[in-house]
Amino acid sequence: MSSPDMSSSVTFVVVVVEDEVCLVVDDAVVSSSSLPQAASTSGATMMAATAAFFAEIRMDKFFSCNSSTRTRPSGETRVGSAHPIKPEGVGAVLTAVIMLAIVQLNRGTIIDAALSILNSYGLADMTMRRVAKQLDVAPGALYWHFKNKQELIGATARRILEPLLIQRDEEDVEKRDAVTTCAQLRELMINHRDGAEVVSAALSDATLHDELEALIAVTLPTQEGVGAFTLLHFVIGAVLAEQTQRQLRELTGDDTPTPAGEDPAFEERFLTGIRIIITGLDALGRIR
Amino acid sequence: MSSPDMSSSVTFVVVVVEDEVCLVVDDAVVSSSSLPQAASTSGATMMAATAAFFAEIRMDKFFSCNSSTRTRPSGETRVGSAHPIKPEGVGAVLTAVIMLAIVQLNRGTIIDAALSILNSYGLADMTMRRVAKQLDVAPGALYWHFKNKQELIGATARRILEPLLIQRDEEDVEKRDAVTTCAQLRELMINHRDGAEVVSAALSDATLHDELEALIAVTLPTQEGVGAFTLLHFVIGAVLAEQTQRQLRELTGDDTPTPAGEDPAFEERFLTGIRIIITGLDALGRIR
DNA sequence: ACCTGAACACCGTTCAAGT
DNA sequence: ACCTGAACACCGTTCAAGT
Repeated sequence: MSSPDMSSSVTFVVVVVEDEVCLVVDDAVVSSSSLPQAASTSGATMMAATAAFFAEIRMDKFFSCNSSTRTRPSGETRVGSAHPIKPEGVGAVLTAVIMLAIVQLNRGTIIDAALSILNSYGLADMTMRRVAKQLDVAPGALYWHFKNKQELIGATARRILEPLLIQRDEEDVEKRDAVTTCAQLRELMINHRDGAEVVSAALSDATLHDELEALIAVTLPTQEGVGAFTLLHFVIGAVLAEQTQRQLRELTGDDTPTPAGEDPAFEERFLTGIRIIITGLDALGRIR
Repeated sequence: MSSPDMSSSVTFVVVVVEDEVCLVVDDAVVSSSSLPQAASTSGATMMAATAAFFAEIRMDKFFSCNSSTRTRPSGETRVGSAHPIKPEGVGAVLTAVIMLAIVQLNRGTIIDAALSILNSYGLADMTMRRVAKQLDVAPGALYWHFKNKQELIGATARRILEPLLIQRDEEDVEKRDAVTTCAQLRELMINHRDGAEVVSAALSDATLHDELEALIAVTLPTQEGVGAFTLLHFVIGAVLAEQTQRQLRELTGDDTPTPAGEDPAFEERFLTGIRIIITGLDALGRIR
């Protein structure tokens, strides 16, 4: 996979500075500093696109250069003292080029970006404009892939809950119990900053709501929906409260006796609540 | 209460056009079309202010005029063919003047305005700027009375839940039960558009959260907090779901068999959930 | 088909300056 | 003490125009 012989077509220069990579086409910077985003794209689509792309690359157009040619905010990025890529660097450069030039915007990458902003800055900062900026595209570009922000939030919630949602198609129904399902639901939301808020906001999508309810319903002895409904809304409400309270503590710099973050009181309260509901469900089920 | 004899000081013209009232001072329109808002101010403070105000009014400066002098968007409101107020109109005009000139901005009137926008247009439209506009003040004025929007939302939630919250200071503790308390909590939120969303957003205020939890806790046999926590978060989650689903139905113009709005399925599901939790709480309480 | 540029109609918040 | 005017740094969404 080193320096293939190909026909001309695309001509560009790759600027490699420290761990940052820019692609320059016709003297215009196409993309920069969005590497972490592009890197999280699914490998399957990337491999498919790679083949088609390689047919058009002219390797002798690649140059690396020193940090004096780093892109300036002003915009005039010119490659100064560029020199040909050393043979051992070709692999890395090709990877970078593929990431920058091939991976076009799609729902997956947008959700990736949204999720990374969510975890770094919270839901309030998960705006369409900031997601677009992270992907180095115009805000309007997102609206080709998502009808509106609500739809992006919904997709983000699905991504967060994915490990749980795919269980719908798995075999081992019947041997799942409500406590672990609810605990997993909590775990998935807690994994992300403002996770419960995102899921709560996405719950206006009746499909997601019913999917989650059904997932809980199969764990209950009687398939009645009210039990699942009760559990679901307690879980989300409880985690919502847990996360806002945790954030408040961090903000006020509360030096509680348990500064290690994983205050077990929340989990215990949560599990007790779940058990209360299941016990009640059980008791009422026997009466009828 | 007709044409009192007073010393000069304030000079203005009241323009009465149909059911709209404007107050003109030094040829500048002070206020218009914000009457419904001012009208909802508490009568007590208004009466107190009235006495002080009347000492400064010169009745012979009041004029009414026809619709040709209605305020234009352009701004140049001049009183054209004005004629003195007829004796039988003095009462109404005085009331209008008091409403427009006396009642200065305060937390109560701001909450009134916020609540009226909430019910008419929903939480998304309950912006600081729109609340200010409804009160005919600059957006910045609100920040004298509230630290930020979050605080206004909190105050609005308290107003919504007021009938429940004041029960804290009442005698008949012990003879309240959890079901009616939770049912009342639901009722209060349902009374307002997006009521549950407002309360949910305000719940990050730990004081309100604990107040509500305590209110439910006293209705439970064992004063354990987990039961109240479980009930509280189920109630809010359930009503949240109920209201978003109701709004979705209205939006899609769903011609369900029960178009009269009061679909009893929601209430029943809600009550069943409450009973499940209480039963479970009861069963677990006995074991220990 | 997919994206940019630029606009539209908004936001929450701050703060000097007025009264 | 209480409010205005005007600014600041943003929003979500749309849409002609480009490729």
